[in-house]
Amino acid sequence: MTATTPLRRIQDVAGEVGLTARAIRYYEEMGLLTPAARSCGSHRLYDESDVDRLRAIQALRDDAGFSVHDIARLLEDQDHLALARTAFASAESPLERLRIAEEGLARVDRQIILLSGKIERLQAMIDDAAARRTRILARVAELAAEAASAPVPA
Amino acid sequence: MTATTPLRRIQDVAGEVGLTARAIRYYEEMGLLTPAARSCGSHRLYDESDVDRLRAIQALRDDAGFSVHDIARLLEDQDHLALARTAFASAESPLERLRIAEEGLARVDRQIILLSGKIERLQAMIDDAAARRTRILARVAELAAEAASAPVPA
DNA sequence: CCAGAACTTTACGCGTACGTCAACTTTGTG
DNA sequence: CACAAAGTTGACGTACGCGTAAAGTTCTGG
Repeated sequence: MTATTPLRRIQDVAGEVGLTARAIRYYEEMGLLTPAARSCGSHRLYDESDVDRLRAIQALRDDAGFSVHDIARLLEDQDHLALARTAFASAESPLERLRIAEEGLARVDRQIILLSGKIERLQAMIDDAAARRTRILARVAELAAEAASAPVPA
Repeated sequence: MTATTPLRRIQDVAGEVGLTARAIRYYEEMGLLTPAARSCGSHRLYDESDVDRLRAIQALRDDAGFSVHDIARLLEDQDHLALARTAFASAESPLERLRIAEEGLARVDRQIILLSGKIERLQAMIDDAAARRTRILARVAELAAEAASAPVPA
């Protein structure tokens, strides 16, 4: 049943994802992920879900500018969601299932709110820049017209 | 003509903006801003434009997650724009004025592109989360209906 | 089976972004 | 004027996010 994904070694996934082996080990050290397995002789082995997780970490770091600590918090929510799915599947009462689902919902909402806030503030910065752009553009048009009527004052 | 804004001292503006005096001095050291004036005895004095600039720095740092170095680059563009306005006003030929305006336009565009890229990637992350949210929401609705048909298995 | 490439842990190093004294000067108030 | 509060310039300390070298282990091809 476990779709036996090919297990890959650290340099391999590091190269593909665009991180260094050191960074990946550091993220593990900080509790951001645990490799799917270890070889007999303790080499880290990663599956596709690990690769996905590393990409997520990278996006949160580079695109959202979150600290490793913040990322740990966000991923903790993710993990809780996954655990919730398991608990959900084996929950006895429908009320318990409802409670688990609602908790998951709250967690996702928290993530969305966090990211939305960032976007809003970034958008405000863009709006400022766009306003400046408009003013400059108007002047450029004005000057272009002026230059057209009196081409070269030679 | 210079709307003699009241000059304030470092702790004052630090408190209002929500930065520490140390951070403000550090930003100055890194070339992000220069206080409007110094008192006879070399105390830093800030005007309202300085406060605005500090808020901008804070936003770029906290919301956009830019490094101080990146912020320096962005503000350098801003400053160049301001200088361009002056140069523009005192430019002789209309061609020169056009050139200055177009350069300013290019700089603003660079800023917008930079910020837009960040937003796009953040939006992608939100979309992911929203998709998860939708799936969970469907389950919650399903369970609520189930709970309604068989309220309490007492 | 054996070289050499890849991996492991351990540990110190480094750039960034400040925090925190220390020693001294400036400023506002009684 | 005197004195405390606030500011100034060093200079060192610190947390984060890895880079990098060292020393030993494991894996892979011939």
